[in-house]
Formats: sequence, structure tokens, C-alpha cells
Amino acid sequence: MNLKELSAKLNLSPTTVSRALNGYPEVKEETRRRVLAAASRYDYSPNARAQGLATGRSQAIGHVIPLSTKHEMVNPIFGDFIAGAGETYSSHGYEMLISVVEDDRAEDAYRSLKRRGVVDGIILHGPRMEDPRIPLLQDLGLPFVVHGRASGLPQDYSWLDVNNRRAFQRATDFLLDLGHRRIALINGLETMDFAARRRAGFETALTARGFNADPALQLSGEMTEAMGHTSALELLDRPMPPTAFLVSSMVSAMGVRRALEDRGLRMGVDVSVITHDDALSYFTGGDDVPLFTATRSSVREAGRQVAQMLIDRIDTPDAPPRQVLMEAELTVGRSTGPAPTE
Amino acid sequence: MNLKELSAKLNLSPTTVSRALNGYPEVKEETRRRVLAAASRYDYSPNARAQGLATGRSQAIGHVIPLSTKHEMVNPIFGDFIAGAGETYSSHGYEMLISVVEDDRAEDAYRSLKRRGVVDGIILHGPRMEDPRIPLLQDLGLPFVVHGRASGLPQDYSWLDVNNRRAFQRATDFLLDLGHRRIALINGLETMDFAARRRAGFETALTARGFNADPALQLSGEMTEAMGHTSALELLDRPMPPTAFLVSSMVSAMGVRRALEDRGLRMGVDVSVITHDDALSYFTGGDDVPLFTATRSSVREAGRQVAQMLIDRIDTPDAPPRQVLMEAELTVGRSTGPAPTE
DNA sequence: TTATGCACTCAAAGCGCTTTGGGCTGAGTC
DNA sequence: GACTCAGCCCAAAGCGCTTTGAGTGCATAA
Repeated sequence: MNLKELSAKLNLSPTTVSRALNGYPEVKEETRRRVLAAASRYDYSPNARAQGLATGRSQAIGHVIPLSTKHEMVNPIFGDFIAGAGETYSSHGYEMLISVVEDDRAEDAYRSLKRRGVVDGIILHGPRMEDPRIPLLQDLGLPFVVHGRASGLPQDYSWLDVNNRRAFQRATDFLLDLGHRRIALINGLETMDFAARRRAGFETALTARGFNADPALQLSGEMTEAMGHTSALELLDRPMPPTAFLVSSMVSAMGVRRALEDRGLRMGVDVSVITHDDALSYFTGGDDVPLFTATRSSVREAGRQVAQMLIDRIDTPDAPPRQVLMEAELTVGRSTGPAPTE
Repeated sequence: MNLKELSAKLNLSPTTVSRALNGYPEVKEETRRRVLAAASRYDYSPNARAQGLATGRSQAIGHVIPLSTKHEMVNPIFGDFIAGAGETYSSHGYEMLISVVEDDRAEDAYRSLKRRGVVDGIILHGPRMEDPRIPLLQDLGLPFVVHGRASGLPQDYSWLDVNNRRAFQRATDFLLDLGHRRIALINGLETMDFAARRRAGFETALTARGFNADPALQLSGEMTEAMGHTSALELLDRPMPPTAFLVSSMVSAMGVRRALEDRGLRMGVDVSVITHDDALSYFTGGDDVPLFTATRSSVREAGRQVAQMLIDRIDTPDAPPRQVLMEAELTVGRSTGPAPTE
């Protein structure tokens, strides 16, 4: 069933039917009701491609995810983010389009999406410092919102980020209050903007109390379970091992925990651990007192909000860019305790 | 730049340019080269919507994921599956379109995708037993491939699945060989087809040796970390606790492991654990001897293959459906050992 | 009565592509 | 020399929608 057929059944012109369907005021209320009824009876919806061709819009949002050998994006948080964004999209009539591309071809992907008119906007994931994709998207004139943000760019653009710096500063303070002095940082790849900010927060807290951040206690890498494990082992086997770990992700924290176990150390007693927790649906829930003390912020909620910001931006392209900073909460679990007396 | 403009620059008709671009034989090789050169110089690609309108195809594949309060689909494996499928799509010129919908509206979503002509095919996730979506998609005439499969349906359709039954049978045999007799099963939701098959494998192995599967030792639920933890605690606190656990996912296995620790039990010594491992990129790697003994099968590879099967199906709709059964490998880690003597 | 609006409705153009059905050359055939 | 036949290329229709510009009929005002 297409527009023409439907309008034939109604003895109306396609014009009128189209207007009735799209809520234009030129059509009589009674006519509109007739049209709506017929549309639902014959199970009609407009062909999206034809509609798009006529309107110049595609009602789709693009997410380009680099297919890294380094797995930064195809990571555990991805599913939750997508779920959040998808909720918003479907309630606004947008489709979500995901493009998986080789790492070095991300720019081509954006260009191609724009050229072929496949999407109306883009959500930019995993920004690095001075990320070149941001000026590129601005050049292309493709509306976009960044999940996270990129330091060192002069431009003004829309983003939503967690206050990573403050979160890690608070976490570090918390450990210092407990008497810890040798605190290790197991961070994500520090080319990633969020990781750099976390380290900054960590260092700020230390220097504010007159300690200096020992570079030997700061490791960074892909946030896998194995990375947490090997990093922690390496640190624990040093002559002056840390008494506390600040870890950038739940998954790595699982690795750290395994390392503690390997060395016969009790988490929360012999060694404290704080992790960042993205509030992933499959990791939370259950216990009264969570396993990990954590800085927590829901990635799913971030997805919802970023999507909404982008849709707003598409609707009113001339509005100034918006920035949203979500604060992470610090929830106390069983992985932290006072520093052991030496 | 559009076709008309490009052909004007070349002093050719749009017809010829289109043919040159699409590899039709009616155009002279030299002309084709000229066209191709101009296209790349002017950075031209055809408008996807117009192309789709003209050809009747959309070059997009749909994935409908139910936004459960129960999180079966928005789960850790999703990212990896998507990455695999995305690889295949992008090398074949397809886009991936993801629709997040309320649980009970999945059928509407399929209908709508079909009606509006948004996708050329569908990948069906997380099939349940006698899943009604399969006959629906057949009715709609929308090409599809199932990741997993659904028991109890008369129809013949394309699917790719892991041999869950055999995998869990082998894992159970392995535990029996080690002398374990009280083996617990911590399974996914048994409305899910894969979970039912895993239990079948588990029971088959037991009965084949003359033991009977104790229903009291079989729990099932959402495969979260918390679920693994509470299930294991409950079982361990019984008068005759299991000496081994067979767990349906890595995430739940982490929970089981935590429960063992809570009770002061050593994994691989006091209690054995085997888990199914979807070979997620962020959980693997690192150690020589993996933490968990596991039945392993790469979800990413599954994504690649399912996508390819669907594309083949779209290209040749009359070919008979294909079924692919991937065998899981049983890799021995440090979580299993001989049953403790009582 | 004629003009002036208003409320509806429609025909047709256009979005950017593919594809059908020729048309025009020039080389090969008898 | 007339005829066929590739080999190239083109004009135009059509995909299914939106939107512009133009009625048409009818009530109201002048």
C-alpha cells in the first residue's frame, strides 16, 4: 500500500492525504480522521526512502565505531550506551545507524555518511585530546554531539561528559583520608581524553595535600581484565607496593582483584581499591553493600541525554552548542578500608 | 555534487555516468575511467535515499533489540557481536540499523521496518523456544537469519548457533571425570533457547553415566554478576553443597567466584567452576593459563558469519535456508580440579 | 450584484537516482 | 552498395513521497 493507492481508496488526492497524515492545518478535521482511520486499517506508513528523498532528511543518527585491534570502543559500555540512546531515538522517530570501520578510516566514514545523505547527525564516541574528528564534522556541517569531550580545541561544540576530574579527585581524597599514601592509578589509554582528565584529578588531589604523584605508580592501557591483572601484579611485586588502587573501569578492577587474590591479599583490608563504575546493567544490582567502592555514573543515562541533545540540535541548528557535565557519585563498598599500619 | 552535475561536467548523460559507476558493460572502458576519475575528484557518491528509491533496496540490515527491564539483550556480548557483523556489513556496502524497542513491541518494530522499507533484512537475536518472531518474519517476507535457533518450530529457516548442548555435555563429562558428583548448573533464563539446550546437555551427560540431575542444583535467571553471586551462595549454604559449578556466562562466573571467596573456598581446589566464555575482547588475553576452564566460542566470529549468511540470503532469496553449527572448544584453566574427597 | 475571504482540495513539479527502450555510428558481411 | 550488428550513448519514465501554486465553492461584506 502506498500513498497513491491509499488516496484512491479515500477519493482524495495524494496531496490531501499527505497533509492529513503530517498534521498540516489545511485539512478538515473530519477528513483527517477519515485518512488516519484508513491508514491504520490498511496498515499504511510512508516509505522512508521516498519521504527522505522528498524532505532531504533521513531520520537517522550515525554512530561510527572504530574496529580497533585496540578495543577501546567495542567495549562493555557500548551496549548500555546504545540502549540509552536507542530509547530516545525510537520515541522521536529516529533510527540508529552504526558504522563499524577500520581505525584509520573513521574520517572517510563521516565524509561518506554526509555525502550520501545517510544520516541527519552524528554522535561522536571516545574523543581523544584535540580530536581531529571534531573540526572535521564542523567542516562537513553535520550536526553532532560528543559523548565525552576533547581538550585543547578552540571550537565551541556540544558535548556531554562525566566530571572525570572531580570524580577521581574525590576518590583520591577518600583514599588519602583513609591514610593511604602509596596510591596507584590504573588508567585507560591516556590518549583518550577522559583518561587524561582522570589522571589530572588524581594528581590534583595529591598535590593539594602536599604529596607528589609518583609516576612509577601510574599505569595506563586498554581497560581489559587482563590489563588490570598484570598491572596490579607488577605494582604489588615492587619493593614498596601501593596500599591502594584507583582503577578506571570495572572490568580492569576485576583483574586487580584477581591479582590481589593471587598474592594472598584481602581487598578492603590489606589493599584498597576504588574503581569507576559505569553502572552497567549486568554488573549492578543484588547486594546491599556493593563489592567495590566506586565513582559511579550511568552510561545508559548518558546515552539517553546525548541522543536528546543531538535531536534538539538537528531541530534547531542555530541554537548555540550545549554542554552538560554529569557528576559521578562516590558510593562506598567493601573494597576500601584504612591503610594498614606499616 | 549530484549525478546530473557530474554528468554535465563530463559532457555525458546521467544514464551513462550511472552505468559507468555501477559497472554495466555498455560503457567504453575509457569512458568508465574518465567517469570514475571525475567521481573521485569531485568527491561524488550517489545519494543513498535516491538510489534506494530507484532500486527498491535500502542496503541496510536491521537488528531489533528489546529494551528489557530484564537485560538479556543489552548485555556484554552485544558489543562484540555488533563489531563482528559490522565488519562484514561495511565490506559489502551495507549499513547496520539498530532499533531499540519496548519488549512487547518487537513485532510492531518488524512490521514497521518492512512497511517503510527501511531494511533489506533482519538479524534475529536471542531466540526463545517456539519464538513467534520467526513465523512473523516469514510472513512478512523479510529475509532473516537467526543468531541461535528456536526449538519446536516446524519451519525451515537460516540460523547460526553454537552447539550449546554438546558444549555443556562435554563440560559436564569433564567434571564427572574429575570425580565431581554434585554439580550445580547456573543457567540463563530458560525461556531462552540456548539455555534450554545447555541444560539438556548437562542432563544428558549425567544420565548417560547413570546419575540423575538434581533439580535442586539447577538455577536459572538473568546472567548478571549478582545473579551468579547470590545463586552460588544459596547453593553453597545448603547441607550438601555442590563441589562443582557449571555457569552459563563469564559475568555470572565472576559472581560465583566472589561467592566462593566469601565462603573461604578456593576455586579449582575446593570447588570447581566451568563457564561458557563468549570470547569477549575485553575479557580475554594476557595469561598463559586462563582463569576459568571454559567452553569457548567467539561471539564476534558469529557476528561476522551471521551477517554474511544474511547478505547471501538477500542476494539469492531462492536458495534454501542454511544452518551453521559452531562447535565450542573446551579450554582448561585454573578453575577446575579433582573433586575433594569427602 | 460583485467583490473579498476563508476553508478545502488538487495537479504538477521536484527530490536524485536507475532502467527501459531506443538511436546513432561505423565496422563487417554478402 | 545495401544490410546487419555490435558498441556506445541518450531521453524519458518511474520509484513514492512532499510542497508549491492554483483553483473551487461558499459564506460574508460592500
